[in-house]
Amino acid sequence: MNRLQNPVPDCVIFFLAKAYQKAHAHFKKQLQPYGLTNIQHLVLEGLWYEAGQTAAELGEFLILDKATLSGVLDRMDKADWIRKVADPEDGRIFKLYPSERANGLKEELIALRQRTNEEILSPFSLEEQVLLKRLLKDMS
Amino acid sequence: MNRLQNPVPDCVIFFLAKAYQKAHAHFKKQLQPYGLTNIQHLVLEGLWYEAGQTAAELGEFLILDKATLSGVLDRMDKADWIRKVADPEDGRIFKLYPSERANGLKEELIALRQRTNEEILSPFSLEEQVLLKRLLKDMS
DNA sequence: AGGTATTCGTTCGTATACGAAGGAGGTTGA
DNA sequence: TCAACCTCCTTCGTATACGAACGAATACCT
Repeated sequence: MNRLQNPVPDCVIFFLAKAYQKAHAHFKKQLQPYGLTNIQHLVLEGLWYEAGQTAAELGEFLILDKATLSGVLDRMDKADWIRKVADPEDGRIFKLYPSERANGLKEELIALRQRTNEEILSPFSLEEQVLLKRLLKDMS
Repeated sequence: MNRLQNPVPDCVIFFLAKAYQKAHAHFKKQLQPYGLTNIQHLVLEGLWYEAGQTAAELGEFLILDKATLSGVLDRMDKADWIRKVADPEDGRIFKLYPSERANGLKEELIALRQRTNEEILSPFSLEEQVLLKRLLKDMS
């Protein structure tokens, strides 16, 4: 089938979308036992990197729309993954912290992400892995 | 700010997600004047590649979930981008065709995709462009 | 032929995405 | 001081995504 060899010929946007789709689905499956979605995991990584960020800061850090983040944080709060602590200084703001439960899984979840990254990169040589990451970084 | 240099350290999944996010947003902006979304454009490309595909075939071709595709096709039908033609042989199936309006914009829209691809790849050398596409293809 | 299994498309529920508008709270400048 | 402006977060509307269940139609198998 010639067809499958040439889907939307030579289109980076398509290749990128499908590579992302596959990596996203793979990680999603790894996270399922924890009841975490990909973005929820990303939020935890962001807060482990620096706790006490505001929603706006976290959104800038992770490059997430504030409207998207609002719902994600709400669900994570309800599911006991994070704490939203009102700032006494500024009534508009709350600061974000991982919950105790999240911190108890920190090492495990970070290791899971590292393992998944390795799995995704496993078809490539070390040189290709470095190159791919650089090219992707340079695109954004 | 050391922070911005090292967001979720060395994570391909993150780099991939952000590169996709950026490319997707860029193309989305290009498509806005036409009232087309990215996936709707992708569906048209699929039908221009081969008209008369069923929803199942198109979903396999473009690697799209049938549940996702169902809604997309419904909106595209209502917006006069495609035609859904019932198959007299098989009552479960309908065949998909670009509308007259879509065909009138075919050359223009394909050129737009090519131009956008070039813009996205413009920061890279020709070698890097080829390599990036190969690596992304190999990931999916 | 007839029951079982498959396939096709839809629908539902949930979770991103994100533009746009809005409300509460802060800041600033005359 | 207070009006204009800005910032932070939420909400709404729309469009992906996709697992799961479903009804209709077809295929298969004995």
